[in-house]
Amino acid sequence: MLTIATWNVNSLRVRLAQVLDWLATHQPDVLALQETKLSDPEFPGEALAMAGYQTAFAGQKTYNGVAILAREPLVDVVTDLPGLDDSQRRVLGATVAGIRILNLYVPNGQSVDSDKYRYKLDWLDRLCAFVGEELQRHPALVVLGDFNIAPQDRDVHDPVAWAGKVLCSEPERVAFRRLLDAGLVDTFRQFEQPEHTFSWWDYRAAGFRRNYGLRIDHVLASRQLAERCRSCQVDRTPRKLERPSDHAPVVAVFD
DNA sequence: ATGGTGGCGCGGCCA
Repeated sequence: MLTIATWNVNSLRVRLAQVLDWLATHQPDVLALQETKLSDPEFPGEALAMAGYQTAFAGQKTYNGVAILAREPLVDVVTDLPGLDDSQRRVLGATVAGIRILNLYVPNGQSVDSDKYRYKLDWLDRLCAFVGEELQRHPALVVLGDFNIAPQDRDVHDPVAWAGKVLCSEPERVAFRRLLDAGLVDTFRQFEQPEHTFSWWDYRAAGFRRNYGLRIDHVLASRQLAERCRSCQVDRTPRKLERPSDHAPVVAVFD
């Protein structure tokens, strides 16, 4: 069995104790983190090594930042989308135990009339091309992270209020479907799930208490690997803690 | 209610 998880921690500095607790409880083989918000020299590699995890990271001060924690060595690490000269640290690829892991912090986009939205759509175009290449090279591929896209209306607490807005707009959903068409499977949707399952709840307006959330964090797997997937679930537990991230972990288990 | 909260870092940006 192989457990692979993703969690946008919204500052690894603030959430390190929660991450260590979560690792001890769930003992995943791989945990992909987003929004670490730490420069590389600040990365808590020693604390994670003490917990039994090797790490690869692409850090950035204040914004963005991604990391992969793994029980086995991480090799062939990449930190960028090919051809995209971008100082924002949003991509981290590595091979662990023969499985290619691509950890993503997809741009948020801010609003559909924003320059950041255009950047997001361009970024997703380049991602799709890269995923196609990675699938050629790695039949066992996991693409996971904070996609900042709710793929369908059932992934949205109030689809009418969110219709056409960033995270839910049709161009973003088309980009997500293109990833699936390229050969990836949304492992969450391979299984019966509770209705109104989300992975992110706004800090404002008591979003979590009212379950006003979106499912924007995903674990996608190549078809070969998806056949080995036995479950994919959102773990809401850390979202209930004092001073939580606004995201919950998503955990997939493979044979 | 065109806001609300949280992280970073100390004013304003980003989510």
